[in-house]
Amino acid sequence: MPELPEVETLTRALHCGKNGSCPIVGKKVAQTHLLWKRTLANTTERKLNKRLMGQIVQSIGRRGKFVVITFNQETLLIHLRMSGDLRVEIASNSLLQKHDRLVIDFMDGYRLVFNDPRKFGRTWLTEDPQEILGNLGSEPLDSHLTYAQFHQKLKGRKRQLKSLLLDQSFLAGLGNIYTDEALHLACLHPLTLSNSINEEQSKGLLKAIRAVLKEGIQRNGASIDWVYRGGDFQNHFRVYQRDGQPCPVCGATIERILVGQRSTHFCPICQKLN
DNA sequence: CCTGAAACCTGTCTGC
DNA sequence: TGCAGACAGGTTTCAG
Repeated sequence: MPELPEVETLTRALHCGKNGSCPIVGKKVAQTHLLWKRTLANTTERKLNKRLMGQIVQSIGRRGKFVVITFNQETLLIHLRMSGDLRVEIASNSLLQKHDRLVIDFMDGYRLVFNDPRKFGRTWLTEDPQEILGNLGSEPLDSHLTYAQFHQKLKGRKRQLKSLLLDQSFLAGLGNIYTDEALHLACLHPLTLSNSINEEQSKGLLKAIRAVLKEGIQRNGASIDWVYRGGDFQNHFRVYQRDGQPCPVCGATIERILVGQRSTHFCPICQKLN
């Protein structure tokens, strides 16, 4: 799934029990079960089980695209990559599904299941989350990030905006959808070099990033491809996967190009290259 | 430092 | 119907 709004939607559901799921905060781990070895990035099934058994979920949150599950003395970090998903269910009422990769059973009969068809997803167990999250850039929605700082960060690099915005060490949370949407809203061509934009443009870009992320969260994320996850932001894309269709602003035909091996959608009229 | 290509995976869709 | 090829919300690693 997962860009910032989708991960945010998911963690809110796990935290508050929205969308019919049960909140997992306060639950005590009975045991864990690993079904695809490489899902664990930095430990083994045996060690995971030993370290998590008896631990109680203290909180669940998000940093960039990571789901952060905090236990008494351990933190479990989950990255959904392209196709990962999490669900909570009553173990005795449910069957494991085809692409389930990791299961955490709780004492009260509920379980948290990580499902991931493409097997790109990874989980880390650590006592110091900064060890894994330390390289991430700012949270785009964090008001501590000012327009002036963002402008300086852009000026300090010489990279194509599309690629730079996808770089999680520059800014944490944008993916292919929201980057294309933000660049269109900001009227900036994806190949614009980061050091070439002026103060007004960088301010507009950060505003656009925040606007599309907020809209995505408000719509509970986007559900695309064959995986339906409840959100409906996919019905409001301005350019993403709309190549050949009219730009919602000027009516010109949306184009698709490849930038850094990623499909990139933009309006050739609204988003001129300097 | 920057770009591009390949790798990691399974599933869906399109076109012949 | 079958099959090849393109493509998919991400990240890492390596070459130039």
